[in-house]
Amino acid sequence: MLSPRVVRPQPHDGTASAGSSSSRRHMVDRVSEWELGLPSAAELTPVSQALIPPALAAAFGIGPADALSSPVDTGFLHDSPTSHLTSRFDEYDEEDEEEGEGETDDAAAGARRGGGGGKKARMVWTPELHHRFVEAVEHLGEKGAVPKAIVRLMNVDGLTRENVASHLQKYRLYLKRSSPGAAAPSPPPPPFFPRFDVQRPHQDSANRSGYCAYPYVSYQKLGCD
DNA sequence: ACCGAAATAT
DNA sequence: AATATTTCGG
Repeated sequence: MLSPRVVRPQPHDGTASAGSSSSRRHMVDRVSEWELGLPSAAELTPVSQALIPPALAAAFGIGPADALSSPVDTGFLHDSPTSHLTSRFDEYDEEDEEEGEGETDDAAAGARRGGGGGKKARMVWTPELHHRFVEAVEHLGEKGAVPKAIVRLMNVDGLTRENVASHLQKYRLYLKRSSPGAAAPSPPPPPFFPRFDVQRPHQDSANRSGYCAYPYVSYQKLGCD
């Protein structure tokens, strides 16, 4: 029992910014920022009001929020591949938002390529990111859950409308599949993320860190708008 | 211009 | 094969 607080190995990138500056962090302020991104209170989903408050605030209790204009710097982190199954759009369990660790956006490194040409790195929808996406969708409601609004609410730097649109498409398909199916064809109602862990015929014993799969990315597109 | 699904690429 | 990106049409 007990929630596995997973100890993340942390992406020790080469640039060890000695002494990460985790100084003062406001937790509540984060919520304010969220509201800022809201669409002029056009239509606050009437159904979910309790979706934002405490849990989220707690989750949002991170980030520098200082000089950076980046609102939610999703440094994208993923925890252990074996122990986190947070993808229930039904309810939240525990949300692990990424830490403001890094400014080290290796992302830029991955996405940005010498100069001019650029190749776009494949977007990596990590569970946390996806969770955020889902929450945005839920809050907007089926009606207003359009890419643009979602992107706005997520406020993830680098995330484009296309990215969300694509993911949204899949997300909707998944929902549709599960809804009418009444009889629950599949025993375990898969949240959404089909392929993430599963695939572990190995009996892990020690921490042989076998996990180097890492993101190639984070995305960073300065200059939002 | 934006959203939605199809087609295409990795 | 699965996922994301890009293209096409409304």
